[in-house]
Amino acid sequence: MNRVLTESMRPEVLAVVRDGERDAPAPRWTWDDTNRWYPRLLNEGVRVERAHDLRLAHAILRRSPLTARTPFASAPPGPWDALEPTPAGPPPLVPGIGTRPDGLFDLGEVAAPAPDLDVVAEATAQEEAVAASADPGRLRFLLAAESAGALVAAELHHTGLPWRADVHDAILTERLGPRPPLGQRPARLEALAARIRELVDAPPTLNPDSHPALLKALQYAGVGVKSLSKWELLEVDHPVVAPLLEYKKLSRLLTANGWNWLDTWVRDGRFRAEYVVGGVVTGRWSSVGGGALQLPKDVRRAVVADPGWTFVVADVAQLEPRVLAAMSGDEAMAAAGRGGDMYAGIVASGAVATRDLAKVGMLGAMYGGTTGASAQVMPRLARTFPRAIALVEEAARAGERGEVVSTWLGRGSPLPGSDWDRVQAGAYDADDGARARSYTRSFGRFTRNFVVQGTAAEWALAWLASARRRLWELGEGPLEARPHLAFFLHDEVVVHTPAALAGDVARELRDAAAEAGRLLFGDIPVEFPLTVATVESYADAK
DNA sequence: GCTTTGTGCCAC
DNA sequence: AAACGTGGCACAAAGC
Repeated sequence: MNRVLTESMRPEVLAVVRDGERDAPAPRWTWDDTNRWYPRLLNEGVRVERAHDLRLAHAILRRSPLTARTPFASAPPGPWDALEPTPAGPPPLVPGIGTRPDGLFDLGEVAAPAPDLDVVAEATAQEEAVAASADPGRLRFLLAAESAGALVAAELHHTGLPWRADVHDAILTERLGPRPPLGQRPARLEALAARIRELVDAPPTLNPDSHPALLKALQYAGVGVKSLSKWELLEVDHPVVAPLLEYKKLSRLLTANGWNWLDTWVRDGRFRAEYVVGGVVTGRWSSVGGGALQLPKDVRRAVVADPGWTFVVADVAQLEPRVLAAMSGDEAMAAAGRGGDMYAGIVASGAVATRDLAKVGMLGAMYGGTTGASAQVMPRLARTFPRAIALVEEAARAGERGEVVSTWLGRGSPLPGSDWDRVQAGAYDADDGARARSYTRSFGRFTRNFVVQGTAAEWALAWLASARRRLWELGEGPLEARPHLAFFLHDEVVVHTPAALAGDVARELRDAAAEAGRLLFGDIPVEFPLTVATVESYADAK
């Protein structure tokens, strides 16, 4: 059922895969890196059902506690450990120049071959490592989910997120003024800069983007702040605060998602994000270029469905606490989650008085909060939800001992950095001792969060994989003609679909969420309810 | 001159 | 002036 694609098969890969996908069940294509094969297949209209990404699987198997006692894990580093992720597409065109930074993609190929990789041997070694592991079932599931994620990421890049450049430009013009010539501030920003200088009695040469200069000017004017951060400015009463905060807000919009961003990242009505599957240590995705995972709420108005199409936007309500309830088998917390709003359920359980307290308390439990309201309600949460709180506390203690922790499916946390031993060993005097303790606690907060964030990422992979399969079945023809995933954000998806199918899409996304919960945790009473909205623009989803 | 670091803010 | 986890990105300043 596994079919390995080697470099020598590259010339006929289109025909091979197209043909193989007619089998039932379809083969699981095993390749060195999804992005070295799949983008080209997608461009030719070939979609694959299943894959095994050797690079991603290798990274997991090398570090999983489940494989710790296998030769695979103890082998010295080899070429598979040195692999970098391959981008799904070419780098963006440089605006105004129209050429690419280098010639890597000139031949229409996806990436240069990596000749020293023996994919057949690696596939065999990985299968042996899984078979010899402490829990082959979990690892097989994790590797399949990770690889399905790689397929989704390549497809997301292929289809792209619908993006109306004209709407985006209108947003920018409305808030900043018309697009200025290169090197000039937009009118609205320039006016705010002048107003700021006036209010702090600064010369026209003061650049509000220069932190030291601006901070000094503020201090001369008697604005007692030690930094320029928003939270601190909000605490002082001075006429310059309002225009300064407005300047910062608009400046952020201009530099992060202004006309330059639009020129660089939007082509032919689509924003094509470059996702990095497993790019975060916890297993979350990261992205590179375009800030795909930080699209500000106020530019989402430019994300508009094609004519006759619509978006179905779905996100999981309180994913991480639900995952914690499931993995710890905490019945009381599971009960608090029934009915849709887990934080309301926590209030109903009597543990805390308000929804806000429930929220900051749970976030503090998962992040390691030690101050304020979140720390105050911890004892009550621990009494009401003993198993859930015990799980994160144990993960924190393990981290403080410098140990590895694991997600539900077996993704291992990294060991502390090389400075761990140095810091611990150097703890001679009081200062060094305090530094060592601070470092230790910090690593405990990391492992505490790792188990929850990482397992939530596994749930999300399972959800994506199921949704991908279900959406495909809803339509006909090539991927972009069917309902398809258009955007993914940790616990949220945007599906682009013919409007008539929106109801079917919503149902399938809910069913996929239930399926993900069952596949990960079995028949336990933890629900994963979705908030679903059918909208013409992404901005209207929430 | 180029690269690295610090700051601050966006997302979850 | 951070607290309390994971990231990316842009700009200015500092470092080489």
